[in-house]
Amino acid sequence: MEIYRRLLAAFGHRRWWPGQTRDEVIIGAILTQNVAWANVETAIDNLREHGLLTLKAVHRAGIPEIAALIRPTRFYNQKAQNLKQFAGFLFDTYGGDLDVMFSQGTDELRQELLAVRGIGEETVDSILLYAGKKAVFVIDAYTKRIFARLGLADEKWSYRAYREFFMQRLDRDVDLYNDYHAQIVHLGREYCRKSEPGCTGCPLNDLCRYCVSGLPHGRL
DNA sequence: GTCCAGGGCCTAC
DNA sequence: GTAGGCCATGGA
Repeated sequence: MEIYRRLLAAFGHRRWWPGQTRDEVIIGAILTQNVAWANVETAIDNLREHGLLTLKAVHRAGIPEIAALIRPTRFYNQKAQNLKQFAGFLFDTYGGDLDVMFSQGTDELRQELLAVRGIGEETVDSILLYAGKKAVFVIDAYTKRIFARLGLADEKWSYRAYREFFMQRLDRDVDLYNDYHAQIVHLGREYCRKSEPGCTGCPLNDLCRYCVSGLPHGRL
C-alpha cells in the first residue's frame, strides 16, 4: 500500500479504463494485446466511425472488414478473429447480454472466458475488472518489470504467481484494484520502459534497484 | 536503420 | 510448466 499511496499522491486517481462503454472496454482489452495504446486509439476511432464499436456490430461484421479497421494494432487478422470469437461466445451463451454474463460467478466466468480463443489471463482479468467490476487484480508487463526492479518479485514468476502476490496482500477492493493497475501502467509508460528508463522524477526512484544500483542510471 | 509497445497460441522438450 | 517462434503496425 505504501507503493500505491506514493503513486496516487504523484499521479492522482487515473480514472480507468479509457473507454466509455463496456463494449468499448472489452474491445480495447483485446486490441491492446502487445501494442502501444496510441495504436489502439486509432483502431477504436476507426471502428467507431464505421459503427463497429459494439459487440453486436462486431458479431454481424466480417473478419476482413474488422481487420482492415484495426490494422494499427498489429496482429490484426488474429485480433479480428478474436473479437468475433468473443462476440460469438457472448451471443451464443448469454444472448448478447453482458448483464447476464457478468451475473455469473467470477471464477466460473473467468474459466469460461479463458476458453475463448484469444482471451488469455491478462485480457480476461481486464475484462472482469474494468468491464465487470469484479475484484480481480490485473497483471501486465509493466507490473512484472516494475515489481522486479523494486526487488519485490521476479520477472520469471508466472502470471498466476504475480496475481496471487497482489491479491494476498491487498484488500479485495474493486476500486483499489482498478486504480492500482492504472497507476502501474502510467508509471510504466512514463518512467519504466524496457530500456532507457526515465528515472528522473519517478516517484519510486529511491526504492528501485534499477535506479539505485547503477544499472544503468544509478546514482551510486 | 533499430527498438519496442498494457499478449496469446501452438509446439517441442 | 516452460522456452521459443509466430503474428506483423507505428512511433521514438
